[in-house]
Amino acid sequence: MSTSTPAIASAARTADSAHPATAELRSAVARLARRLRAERADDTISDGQFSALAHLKMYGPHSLTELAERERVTAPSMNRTVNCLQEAGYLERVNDPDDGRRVSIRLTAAGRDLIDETLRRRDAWLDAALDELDASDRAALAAAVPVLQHLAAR
Amino acid sequence: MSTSTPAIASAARTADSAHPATAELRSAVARLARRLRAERADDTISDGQFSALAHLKMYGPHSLTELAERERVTAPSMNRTVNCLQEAGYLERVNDPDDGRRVSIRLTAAGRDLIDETLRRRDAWLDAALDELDASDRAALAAAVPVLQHLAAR
DNA sequence: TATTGTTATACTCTATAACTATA
DNA sequence: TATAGTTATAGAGTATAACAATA
Repeated sequence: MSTSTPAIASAARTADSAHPATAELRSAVARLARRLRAERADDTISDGQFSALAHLKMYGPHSLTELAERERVTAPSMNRTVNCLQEAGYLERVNDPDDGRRVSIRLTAAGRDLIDETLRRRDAWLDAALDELDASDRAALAAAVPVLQHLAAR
Repeated sequence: MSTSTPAIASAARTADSAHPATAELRSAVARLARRLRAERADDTISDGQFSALAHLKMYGPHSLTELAERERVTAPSMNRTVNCLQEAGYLERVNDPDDGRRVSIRLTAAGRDLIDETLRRRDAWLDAALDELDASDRAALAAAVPVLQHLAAR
């Protein structure tokens, strides 16, 4: 590369953290998440498209407006995303029998498979990394998982 | 510990993990990273722009081509990103005295401040979350930080 | 000739505004 | 009138191809 890079940890550290490892935790989580996101089953769909499919997989069918709100995008934007995914065969629209304005957006089998395969690849990458840790490091990580889940739910 | 979320955890779980908490770790890291990314000092700059600035902050000045490679975008794309950030006053181009083709792209004081303030906000959010943990949860997290750093560097 | 930076052009994803159908 | 979905249109961000200046 260009210049040498001695002070990574100190550069990543901000001044006024009350807890000693805050900046290190923040930085490690960001980099690990980025690395995991790179593992995917279909390179032709975007992050936003994958995220919408994953949401449907986890929380079941949604109306367009609901799905847009959950993914924090506008309804027209989600409408386009849904069109693309429907054309690709990953989800379908079903008319709501009780309310003629609403549609139910739900995964197809192919959509479910896509999510499963992508998560499987991410887990495979992470599993391989865990394999190379020694037992005490794995234990430390296992003990921290519930805490990380709690932080993520905040 | 916290409120567990059984339906989510099981839905996020894939079939063939060798280590028991792989899927939970992957999911928690993804959600926590996403939450942290939402904390930023300037809503008018994009993720990619922020990432380029953060890279310059951590690793020092780069040529355009180098910066493009590090951020995994093309040179024309990075050129546009750099134009925007230069116009906003966050970085500057300096001609390389030894090679007339090259430019050195480096942060301005405003660019450095922007990164510092954004990381400070993310750390503040994380610190507040850590404050609400009990001592044993904090200890578990602290023990896992070096392991997470190791995984992130892989 | 090869490399660095840049411009030209096009495609994707996002947004706001406006329209249609239904409640 | 209000709400759900959609269409029209425009603004970022990305890409590939082509060009200028320098090595």
